[in-house]
Amino acid sequence: MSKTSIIWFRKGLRLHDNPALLEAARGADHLCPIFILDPWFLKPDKIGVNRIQFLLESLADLDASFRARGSRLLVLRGQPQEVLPRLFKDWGATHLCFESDTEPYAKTRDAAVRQAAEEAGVEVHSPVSHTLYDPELLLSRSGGKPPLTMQSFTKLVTAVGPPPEPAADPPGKLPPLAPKAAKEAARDGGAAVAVPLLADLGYPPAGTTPFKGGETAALARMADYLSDKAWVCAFEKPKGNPAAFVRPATTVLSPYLKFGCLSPRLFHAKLLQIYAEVSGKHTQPPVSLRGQLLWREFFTLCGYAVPNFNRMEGNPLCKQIPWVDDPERLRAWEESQTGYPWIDAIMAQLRQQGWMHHLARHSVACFLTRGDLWCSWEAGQAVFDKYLVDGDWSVNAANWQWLSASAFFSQYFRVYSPITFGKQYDKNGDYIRHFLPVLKDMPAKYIYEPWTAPLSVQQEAGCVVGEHYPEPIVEHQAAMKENMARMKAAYAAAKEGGGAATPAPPSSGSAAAKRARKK
DNA sequence: ACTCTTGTTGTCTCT
DNA sequence: GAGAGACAACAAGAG
Repeated sequence: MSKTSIIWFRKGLRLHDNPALLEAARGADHLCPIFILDPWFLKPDKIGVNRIQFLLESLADLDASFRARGSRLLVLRGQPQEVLPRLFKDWGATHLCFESDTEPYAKTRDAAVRQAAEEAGVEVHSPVSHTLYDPELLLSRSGGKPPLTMQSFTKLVTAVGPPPEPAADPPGKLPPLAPKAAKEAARDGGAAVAVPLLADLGYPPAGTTPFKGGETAALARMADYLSDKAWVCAFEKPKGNPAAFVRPATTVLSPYLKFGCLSPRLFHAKLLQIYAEVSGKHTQPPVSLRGQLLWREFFTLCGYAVPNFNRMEGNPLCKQIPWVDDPERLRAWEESQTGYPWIDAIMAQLRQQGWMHHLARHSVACFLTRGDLWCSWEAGQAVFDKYLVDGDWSVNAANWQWLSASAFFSQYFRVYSPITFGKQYDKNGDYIRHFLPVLKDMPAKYIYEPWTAPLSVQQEAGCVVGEHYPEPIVEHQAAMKENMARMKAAYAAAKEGGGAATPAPPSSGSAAAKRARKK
């Protein structure tokens, strides 16, 4: 009996540590590597050009790797639930392999695809390789409820034991496409299944991020950062400099992990190797480099186990807080028009590069929500999701809840100052000068608070507040004080109500969701 | 049931 | 310039 496999890429855009690919290729006569451009993910108003560019670069790199092995990647369009059943039939597929994905949209999509495969007599394999651990395993080992602190999460993974070793590399030669697939690929000179251009998808011709997508870039970047073993062992996330932009203070491997250009298990194994090699001490989770992988793991587990994790309502973990919908404030924040240079520079870096340091994200997230503007964290989450090249559904939702003191973190009286926080790291304001050129000639003394500069100084710097750059959108001290009182009231109301949240509507029927809902 | 400790990453003032 | 305490005071998890 002949075996014709489809290896369906979604995340996991790599050849290394790819158990789904290995399973698809094993003993196969034909192997059809595909990626389906799902209109769900291609909305220019919701998902920015930088992340799509990163995706297309990753697909091009993947295609090149397949071509080097006598195959190629076919990029198709449409809803996977509709495209795949056609392929089962047209290509005579016997096997479908794809990496497991625990996000809600993916779960629904994959369940439908799985059912269609079953009806078509196609065997499905869906191994875990996006995370170190299988979230379902972690959840069952923690009694059906996810841990709510990093400490208890770390304890959990320690008890579970080391994650699986990375899978073997694929063979240097892979099975050819199924004949019908090859024929489809050759049609119109191959244009129909080639990696498209941004413009083909309704995007501008090019993005502005300096980060290049793909497995090749991912492995090179990892090698670069891991080559400094002393740096790896001394890594302490909270001590990083959020204003560093020539060489960021962290690895910027997050976009590669998001798309699966880099295997977390490979990265993890390399870290353990370095820790073992280097005599002497190395930092520990949560602050260590390994700890950063565990954060991702922790938040992915929460996203898997907690219903409505990306929303306030119906999210049993999330404190219910009466945020005010204020489109003007939100727009000012998104477009670097708050009048606070530190905040506006960070948001400019976000729009330009699709990445900023973790602490910079803290600053702007706190500012938008409980710190200054009192806008909903969900609105901030959507803006981050639009611009970040590393935008990850679970991690984004978790961090916004953290920073808005809606879940995980509750010391709402600790508020980041939009003036002094950045100053600690960058007294001269080089970061602001770089990302907000309008302020490039403002003296260091005033660059974090340009409205305090004498008019003559503003004129000299070519930046008059109210003319070339906005007045502060709120007075920080007053806004903070008012918001703290609101937080106090919201917390008290939550206690009064006998819990942190309203009951969850039955939106998910999965066993995991049911378990998580149980109090 | 209860207390106590701790929590990746605050700010301001005073010494 | 580093360190300590005030600010006003949360909640999960350990014991």
